[in-house]
Amino acid sequence: MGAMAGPTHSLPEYADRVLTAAEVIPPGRVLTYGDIARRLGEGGPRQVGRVMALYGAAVPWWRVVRADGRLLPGHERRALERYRAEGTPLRDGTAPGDMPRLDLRRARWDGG
DNA sequence: GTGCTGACACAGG
DNA sequence: ACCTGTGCCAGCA
Repeated sequence: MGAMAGPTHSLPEYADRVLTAAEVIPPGRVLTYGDIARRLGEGGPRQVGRVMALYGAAVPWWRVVRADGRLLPGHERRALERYRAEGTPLRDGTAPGDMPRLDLRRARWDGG
């Protein structure tokens, strides 16, 4: 196969799949990085995380979360606003001013 | 080639 | 509940 010219797709196919997986998560629900990696059957949580770090702004990034339910460092405020607006299940901290965490048991999406 | 880093996950203590 | 170490895989200096 000869000269295949320039970039037919700007994003690597894998990144495209990760973004699509994030895109289909319904409001009020979340998937973990590991969940997405498993759904794709390729790569791992860290690879999903890297794609989200690079291109996550284009999709509902707040619906892709860590398995421990902790909010994304540096984006807690923005994420929390979304969760409250979407009714995503949260677990409030014991102390006032304490940052809530996601209640994964209820928030995790079992779609597909 | 080697080694460090990272929007992770899990087991221990 | 917290922190630490280990496994993991890809990118980059």
